[in-house]
Amino acid sequence: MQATPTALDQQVPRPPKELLASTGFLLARLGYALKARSIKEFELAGLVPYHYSVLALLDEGACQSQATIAEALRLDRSQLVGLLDGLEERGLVERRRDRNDRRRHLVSLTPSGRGALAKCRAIVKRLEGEFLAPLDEESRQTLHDLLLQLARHYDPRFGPGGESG
Amino acid sequence: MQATPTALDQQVPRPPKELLASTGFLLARLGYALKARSIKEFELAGLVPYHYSVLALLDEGACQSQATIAEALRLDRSQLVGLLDGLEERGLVERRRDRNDRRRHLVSLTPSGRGALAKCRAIVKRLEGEFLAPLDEESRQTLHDLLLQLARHYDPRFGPGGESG
DNA sequence: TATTGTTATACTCTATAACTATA
DNA sequence: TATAGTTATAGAGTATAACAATA
Repeated sequence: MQATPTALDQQVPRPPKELLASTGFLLARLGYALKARSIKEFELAGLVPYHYSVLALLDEGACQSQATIAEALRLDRSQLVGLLDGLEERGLVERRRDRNDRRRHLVSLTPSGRGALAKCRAIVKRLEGEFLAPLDEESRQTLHDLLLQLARHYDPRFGPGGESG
Repeated sequence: MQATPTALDQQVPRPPKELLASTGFLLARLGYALKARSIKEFELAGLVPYHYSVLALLDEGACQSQATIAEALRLDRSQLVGLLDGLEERGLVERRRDRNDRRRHLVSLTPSGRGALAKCRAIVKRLEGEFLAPLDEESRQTLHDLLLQLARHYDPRFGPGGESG
């Protein structure tokens, strides 16, 4: 016999069972928990999760304008400014005027930026490994596929376009 | 032939593919999107999602103290005060002094509160149906099971204790 | 001294609008 | 006039601490 369930039941106040039946509640709750962990982990590297998003985006296609970056990440232009300031102060990205349109900044990764991106990937990999530890490999893959289906439905830009060609 | 993938690829800035490979990113993003929708839906009823949580909890075991409610929902005591104020103003819950310990408030559902709870359930059901529409019934069940496994791992109070007895 | 409910405070995130310089 | 980047401001959400009443 293990510790009786009723012991837990009476010692600590439990959340409504009703909420556990809601996929949406679980999704929102787990998503929030994971986001909180991510913020804490990235903080140790002097960054925030959005910094990683910016670095990853620049790595896939360099020299983008700030407006393009913001749109890709669904951020407001004004929010991106502070993120880029932080990255630029650490020498991870460069901002240069676009000679063809002097209103624009062309943002690009520096060598240090690529190094930082590698660190970010390591952080994310470890974090995700820890978070998904309760699931076996097959379950993780299934979960990923299901979430990807949903994500693609709500943001077509997540779709497979480009992979086929 | 459908619209070419390259058209979307070049017209709109796309998020980093790298992030799509991250289950955690998808989870956090979908969770946030769903939470935002929930807030908007509940707002039409003059409530917030936490109000539903409180009502559901009271329905499962009435006359709890505020500290107990807060702990069950993982809220800070001070945060619960405002939530209960809102519910009390609308006549959905009652606060009474505990005669055995006059520091405590015993909170209970009113008949109107039960009616409001029914409305909340309808809201959640519709919202979840819409959100999970891209998935068939079997996929929804699978997703729910996987999320529940994770949730139980991170909060043992979500475990099956009590269902066996 | 510790606990319950309450109030006050601060800090993050986010959304919006206004400002500049360029076009 | 419209756009790109920037700055300033306000709002919601949350976390922390201080407070009065009671134990």
